[in-house]
Amino acid sequence: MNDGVQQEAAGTRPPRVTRRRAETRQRLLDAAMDVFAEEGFGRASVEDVCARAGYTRGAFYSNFASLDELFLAMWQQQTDALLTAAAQALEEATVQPVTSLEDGIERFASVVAVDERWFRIQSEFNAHALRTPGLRAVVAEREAAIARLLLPFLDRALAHVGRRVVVDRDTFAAALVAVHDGTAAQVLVEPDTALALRRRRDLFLAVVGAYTEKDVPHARP
Amino acid sequence: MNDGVQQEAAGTRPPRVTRRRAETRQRLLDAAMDVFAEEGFGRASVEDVCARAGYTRGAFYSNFASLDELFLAMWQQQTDALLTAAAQALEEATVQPVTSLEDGIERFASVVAVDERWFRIQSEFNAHALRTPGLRAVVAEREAAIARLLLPFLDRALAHVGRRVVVDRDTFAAALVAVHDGTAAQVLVEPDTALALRRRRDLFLAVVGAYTEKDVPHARP
DNA sequence: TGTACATCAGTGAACGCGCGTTCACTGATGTAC
DNA sequence: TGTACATCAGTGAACGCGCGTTCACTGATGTAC
Repeated sequence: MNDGVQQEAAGTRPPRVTRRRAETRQRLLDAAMDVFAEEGFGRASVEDVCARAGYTRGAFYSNFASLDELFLAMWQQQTDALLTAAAQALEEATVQPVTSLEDGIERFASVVAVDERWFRIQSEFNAHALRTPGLRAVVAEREAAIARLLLPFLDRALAHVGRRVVVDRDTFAAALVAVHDGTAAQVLVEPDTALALRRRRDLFLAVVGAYTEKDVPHARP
Repeated sequence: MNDGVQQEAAGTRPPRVTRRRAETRQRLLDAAMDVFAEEGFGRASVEDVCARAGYTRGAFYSNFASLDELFLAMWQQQTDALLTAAAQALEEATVQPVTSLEDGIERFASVVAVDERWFRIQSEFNAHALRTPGLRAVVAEREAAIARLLLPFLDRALAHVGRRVVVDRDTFAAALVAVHDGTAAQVLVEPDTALALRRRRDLFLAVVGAYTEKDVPHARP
């Protein structure tokens, strides 16, 4: 691994040749996503990833120290992308105001849809993170980032339907994440997907119902 | 693999030498549990499992066709054991009647506690099952078995506190399983475990609250 | 803009290890009398 | 209960492949003038 940390004491000269390198790195990351989803993290090999990306193994070692490092980099990039996409989708979904609680849940559930490939990767990454001390914190921080993303949207949507959260806001966000995670597994495993999706929506509705209440306008004496 | 299918056309003679074989098989299964939890499914090797169990690799091939087969057998045995243990624990937990909804949830949550090792294995097995067509059905059936186990207990506990389920019973069971799965991840990942456990309990409470109602005694004219 | 040069990124061959898989063999276990 | 025999379960050596890892080299890419 030669990662261009060779600047002079005086001026900070940027490392050379960045374009090709960035492209190679990105192709390896993309290939990793595919291979990890198909084979599982533990069964993916350096050779698999390189073959998929169209490189020889040397290219891998020129860019990453280990599969673990690649796995983490891929996961971070993907979660970043997913969070950004989700934020944008939520934005678009609320251009026109939510008309009812049911309507809001419907839009919410469709934005945080269940993707099988990503679910598999996420499951394995979680297991991997629990096994690897330093990674727990990374996952926890990501969880927090999801909450930060969710809350403003929820506030706005709830305001539109005249409700407000009656529990700690982070608790509320955590509950929604838990419902998402827990029902995602069912949606993918259950033979009757439609049923599982309905139950998922209902559970979201129940939890939002339980954790919010009708907003009573201020009484003006 | 020689699995004693060599009975005569006339009488069904039981296969010989079962004791040693059963013991070896069991030790391999136990070792598999340890190794899979520590290394992850994809990274466990035949050699790892055999070394842990105290056998040479030949013993493995005499008992199993592949690591996949061993993984599945181990998972099935463990889930069976866990279900049995849970059933018994629920039984004991309800020897004295539940006094309140909170009390019931408290006992329920402590019985279906979160075990990190098992959570890791379960996560990977889920991912593996989604990748392997035949296994989806196995997981789905297991999910159903959990529901079957839960429902009688829930009925009894709810009756004690004067409540009854107002949604489809399977939907109710599925919701509890989803909450369990979803919050388990948080309990393990979250730095503040106590907080996560409290949130988990609260979410159980909220869902049970939302999916049941006070049982109005029959009006007698 | 063009050319000469310096440095970097990825190649591909080579090495060797770990381990999956097989199999002849031997000690263990059951059966028959 | 004891003994002779048949069969089985696990041993351990052997083979070979896949692949992780290294590294001298070359074509690609940027820099200086």
